[in-house]
Amino acid sequence: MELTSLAPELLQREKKERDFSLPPLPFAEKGKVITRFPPEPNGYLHIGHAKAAIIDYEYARMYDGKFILRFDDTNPENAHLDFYDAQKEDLHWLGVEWDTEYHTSDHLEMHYKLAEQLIKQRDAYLCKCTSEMIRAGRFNGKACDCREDRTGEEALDLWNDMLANPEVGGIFRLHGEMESDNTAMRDPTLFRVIEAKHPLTGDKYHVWPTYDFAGAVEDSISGVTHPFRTKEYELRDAVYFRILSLLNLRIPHLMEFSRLSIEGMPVSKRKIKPLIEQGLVTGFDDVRLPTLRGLKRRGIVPEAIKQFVLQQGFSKVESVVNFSLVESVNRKYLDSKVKRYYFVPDPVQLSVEDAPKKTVKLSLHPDGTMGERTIHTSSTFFIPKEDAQKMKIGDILRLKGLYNVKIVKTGDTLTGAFAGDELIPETFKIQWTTNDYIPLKIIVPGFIFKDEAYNPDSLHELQGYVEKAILGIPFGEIVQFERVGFVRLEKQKNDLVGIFAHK
RNA sequence: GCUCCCGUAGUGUAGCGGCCAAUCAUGAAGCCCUCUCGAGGCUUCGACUCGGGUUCAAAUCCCGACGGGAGCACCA
Repeated sequence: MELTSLAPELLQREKKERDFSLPPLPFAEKGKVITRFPPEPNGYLHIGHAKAAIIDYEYARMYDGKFILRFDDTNPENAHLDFYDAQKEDLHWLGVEWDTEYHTSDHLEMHYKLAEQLIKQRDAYLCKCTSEMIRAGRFNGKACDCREDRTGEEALDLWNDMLANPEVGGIFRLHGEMESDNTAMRDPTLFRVIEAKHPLTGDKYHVWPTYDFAGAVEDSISGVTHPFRTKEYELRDAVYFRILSLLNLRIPHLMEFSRLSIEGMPVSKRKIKPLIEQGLVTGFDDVRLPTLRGLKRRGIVPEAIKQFVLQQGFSKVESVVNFSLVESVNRKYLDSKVKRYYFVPDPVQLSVEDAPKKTVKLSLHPDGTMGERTIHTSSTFFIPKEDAQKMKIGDILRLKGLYNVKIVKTGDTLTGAFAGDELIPETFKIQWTTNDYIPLKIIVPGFIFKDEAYNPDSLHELQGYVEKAILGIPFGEIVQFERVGFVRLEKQKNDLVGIFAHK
């Protein structure tokens, strides 16, 4: 073809590399974007939180802006002291760093002032109805008498009583639109009495703002320009905007994205808690759980989570992602960074007649950049049962990195004969250990949920021998056992245990 | 039930009127490479939910149906 000589570059098919940057943000100016991640300190962070935190953080970086960590601790019954720090640890591990940090509970006095303003404007009232009555009223779109009777001056007195004395009770409602199609607008609750002791403010306050109020006010006042939340809040947007406009506060550019869910891995506490209570999982850091702690133990690295999240992008499409997507990203990340060792699952003894005593240095990584470990061999080896069973008398196998062995006897144990050092092309190469091995258990996590129910078959074990050199590496490190997979090494009650990440 | 959101290969994603006989990843199958069944390279498989309309032109805009999800808390 003429083209081949005339313009060879046209024949080169260009491979478009997709960049995993987030789409541009509407109304965003360099240096002026402020985002926020607002967890409630009521549990450990999971992959869903990671999505939100990473998007918030990445957008702030993309626009040289600012990223705020705000603890939305406005319900003292849920907030627990331990989780403030636990969540910060999780974020640090993820590699998400914030510029400012505060608690919504720091700002209650301000919230009270704004509440007072709403009352004075007659945009809110105090409701004394029972929750059943309120629910029915909202369902039918009918206002209760409180809406007219406990408003203005009347409401201000009640409000002050409520602040002074929890016994007074009542709830503070927005004067919204009881007839609205959007049920969120039917006079939502903005403040209510909760007497539980708050982890930070103790019993100083007993009137607490709801999410609708606190979220909107905090976003606005803290200067957030682009707050993101998940789709299930979409109907509450109207409430958000209404509150801010009544209060004459700046209205941020609010956006929603879909929740991230992974097939076979429940994210909600509602589903995880029973598993813990029934002892079906070890805790929130169980290796089968998509909590950041679980993922970490399983050998999923933060860089992979980040790339995975960015690959998912920012959309409202509900999706149930397959965990293989996470594994794939993780594997590619680990491949160049992790040391190689030999682990022999289900070991079978192989005795080699006339075995030359050798001292070999095996590279810790195929690219040769990570040094090597030294192994002294004798005539006794162990190889995986799965491979041993395939051997027939006369077959030649290659002890990977060592030498060839010709099988002379099969059975419960194998006998072979030394068959030369040179690598014979096409020989079956298998990993091995000498009799100077260490027994190792590898935990293999599976999907904890199957068809929406607990999967009792979700945890497997692999017993085997590992070469002694493994003792040189620190707990917590991830290695690749050749021909087996990537495994994170962990200390459990003085024992070394492996946790299987993926192939 | 009412309201809102969403609908591109098995899964996830790009595209958002002509460059689309639709991108990339994942997955599966095969080949090459490699002293790993990993990584890398190559090939193949596989999708615009359906029906109307607007337009010279629709995956892209409009309407409807169907399917999925969410909300209807004194929880975030």
